[in-house]
Amino acid sequence: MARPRQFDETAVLDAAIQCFWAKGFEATSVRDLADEMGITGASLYNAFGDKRALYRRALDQYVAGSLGERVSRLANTQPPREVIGAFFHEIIACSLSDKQRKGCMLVNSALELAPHDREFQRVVAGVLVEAEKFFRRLVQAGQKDGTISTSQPADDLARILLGVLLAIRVLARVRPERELLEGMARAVLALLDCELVA
Amino acid sequence: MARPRQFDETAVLDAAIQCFWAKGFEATSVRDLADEMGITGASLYNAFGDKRALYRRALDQYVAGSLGERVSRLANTQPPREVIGAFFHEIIACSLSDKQRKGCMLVNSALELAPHDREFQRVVAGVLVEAEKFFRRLVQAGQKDGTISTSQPADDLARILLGVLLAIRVLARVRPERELLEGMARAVLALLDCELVA
DNA sequence: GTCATTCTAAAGCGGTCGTTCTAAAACGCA
DNA sequence: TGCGTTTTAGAACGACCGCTTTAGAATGAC
Repeated sequence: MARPRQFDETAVLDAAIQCFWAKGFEATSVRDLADEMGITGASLYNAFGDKRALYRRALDQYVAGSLGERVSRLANTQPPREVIGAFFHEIIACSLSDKQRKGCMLVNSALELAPHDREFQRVVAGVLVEAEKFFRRLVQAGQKDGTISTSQPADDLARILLGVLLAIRVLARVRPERELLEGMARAVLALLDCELVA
Repeated sequence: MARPRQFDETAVLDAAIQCFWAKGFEATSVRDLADEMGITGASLYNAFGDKRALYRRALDQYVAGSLGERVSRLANTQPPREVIGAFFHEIIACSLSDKQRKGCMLVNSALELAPHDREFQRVVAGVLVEAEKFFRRLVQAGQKDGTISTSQPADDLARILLGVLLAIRVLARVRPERELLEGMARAVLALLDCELVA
């Protein structure tokens, strides 16, 4: 019984993602956002509450569309060891091809917002826990069928896979060098195929 | 032949470091800085130029006092493999003991400033290259005397050591859990003691 | 068609931003 | 002691911040 919304929420959120992703939370003004989203400031506040809540919505949509999409697409399509390799291959490819060097919006949020904001800490930590679980499931499956080394506990292997994932996302923003990123991935993947000597 | 400066430059820069480190560049106002440094805004601009130049000076002093100090203190005091272990032990300890979860100011700069500012990109990348070289020298020395595995090239081992270092600094800001950080360090250190199977 | 409701556009709110200006106080040197 | 310079403190600058208000256009229910 009133005038319906004139814009597509998912589409304008995608525009907000581009702003926040490229410039961060603090450096993005509400006017920047409204311009890029193609709506007015009043519509923005009416639809999303405030700048922080908009960022929250944008981050959710970003995570669902990048990490979430990638995980659900790759899982169960190949043997675990190959899934892990393909995952890192994709991350490196998209990190190197982004000429803006935006990095990963989740990692950016982890450093800019999470340390000062309990809710964002909870959200970001939760996603990172899910990523860690994703790796752990793959490692456990690979260890079970003998395609991944058991010389390290699955927990530790999952942790370092998560770590190298984050490191690639950080390093790509400052030193977007293929050899560097691929060298890191090579080393961590080699760990999956290793045996302890002593 | 004029009035000398009333404050100690190193001391006020330490105060600026605290501000920028805890809140980042954008979220720190010049008034915050002047208050914490105990000088007026005019003195700040007179002595350092502008906000960005002050950040630059603060970052230089931070790097010299943290990474630089640590590298020169640990290098050549123990066998290479032990130096690497001690390095990660220190990083984890100081990451977990910081209740503000400020992380590493260099890593914070890598994400907030470097992607949009050529000079900061150059500076941050340069420090990261030095850290990578530090690791590479240690790995090469260890491989030479047989205390570090040669199943991976020294270049790749140095790269993943750098990566895990960054990852610890990022993760500690969101998930400051000892088991997580130590598990990552354990796994990467195990790689130094590994042999390829296949 | 009427009305209540919710939308859009644009101006405007108080506040804070980075930075500079004004003026007086503090020094080194003659 | 007086001069030239540089420091201070504090007010002030225009610009922009996040956000709200106002006014009017567009809609669905009756």
